[in-house]
Amino acid sequence: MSEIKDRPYHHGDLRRALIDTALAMLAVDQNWTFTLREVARRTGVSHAAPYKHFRDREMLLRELASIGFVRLGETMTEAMSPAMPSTRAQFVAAAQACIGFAYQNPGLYRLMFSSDADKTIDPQLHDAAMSTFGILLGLLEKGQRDGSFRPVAVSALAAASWAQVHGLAMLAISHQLLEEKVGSAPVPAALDMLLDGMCCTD
Amino acid sequence: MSEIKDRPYHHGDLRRALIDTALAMLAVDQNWTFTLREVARRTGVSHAAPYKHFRDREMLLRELASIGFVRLGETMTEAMSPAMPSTRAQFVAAAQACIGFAYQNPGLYRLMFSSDADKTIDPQLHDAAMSTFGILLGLLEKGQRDGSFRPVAVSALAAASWAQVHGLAMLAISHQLLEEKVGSAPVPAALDMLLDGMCCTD
DNA sequence: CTGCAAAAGTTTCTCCTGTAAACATGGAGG
DNA sequence: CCTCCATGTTTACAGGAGAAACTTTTGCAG
Repeated sequence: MSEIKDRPYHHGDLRRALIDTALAMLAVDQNWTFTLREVARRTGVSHAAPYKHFRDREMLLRELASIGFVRLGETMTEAMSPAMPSTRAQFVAAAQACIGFAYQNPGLYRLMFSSDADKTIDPQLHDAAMSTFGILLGLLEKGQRDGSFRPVAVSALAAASWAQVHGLAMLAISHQLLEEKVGSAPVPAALDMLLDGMCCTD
Repeated sequence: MSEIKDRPYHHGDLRRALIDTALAMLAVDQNWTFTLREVARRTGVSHAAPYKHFRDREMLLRELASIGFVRLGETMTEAMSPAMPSTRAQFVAAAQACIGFAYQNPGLYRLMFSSDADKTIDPQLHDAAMSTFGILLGLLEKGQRDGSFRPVAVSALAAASWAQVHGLAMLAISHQLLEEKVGSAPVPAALDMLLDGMCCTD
């Protein structure tokens, strides 16, 4: 009888429930203009309850962004893990995973890189972002060690490839990679072009 | 005596004045969280006056974004105009101009590519963005004609280079191109890497 | 010149939001 | 059993978005 209670006073895990509601709204609306009150309402809780878990609305948004970076990291890691013929192929897989993630979670991805997810305020968010960025960095370093990538400053490779992947993701989200405008497989095409410049075998 | 009137009832060009105030606030705050009422207040006008010129707050934001695209286009065009030894050099100049513009107008640049500047709603904004994008496209086509760039689908070149430039701009704005992280000249380095893949001379 | 319609501003009003403060409740430890 | 504290709720208030109704100019037709 404690199973389907009629809203116990204490929710159990309201923090998580609020995050889930907000993530759902973000996914549906593809923006984060939702109000905190609406999130509370949909979670079936009073409009002030969220403040017991988040100092303000922006703190919730940063939490969502943080989760986004963790999930993106997982997605990229999974995509890279299968046996790959080359580091270059692994790079393409990771990049496509990132772009795919952005395409399937456009609202979340945009939030992650918006000024509402201010990484200078929230160390946890900053760390989550850096950790995900670290996946790319690790791959580039590995590629340099095994002779796949040019022996330039790894940071230069990182800037170029991160910019490229993030840029493609944003274009994809904005539906600016339509076939008639940009060919049938713009992402691999663009990645290959950059890789031709990054790799030793040019 | 009609020169320095004491706030005539009719402002003269309130629309322009509101835009200027909003642009100034955008530049100072580096975000567009300002309220329409605050814009009205600073322009010295009642809080409902803006509605005579903009249907709602978002319409003003789209107007700002539109202006941003026009200015960015001008900046890039100016940067490309001087005599250049090669189309490739011209490309680098235009790209750097774009990134410089973003760095000097971070708030505006972010707004231009945010979901608050929805190009599917506002044809004028869409056109402004497309017109600026067209500068890049023209340059790439010229480069293909003169043999600078590979004879692949121009749209593939466009996707790759637009992604790269926009990605670098976003990284620059987020102060993620710090010298200790990414070398002393990350922008030219990254651009050159992509160009090595885009150009025929590889 | 007069009169008037429309443009451009202002006032007023309603509904909603964020957030603070004070109050209620229920579960865990003494 | 009692009491504390985290977690919820209610109440309250300062603002904002935007609609509606009212006022001032201005441009123009006669």
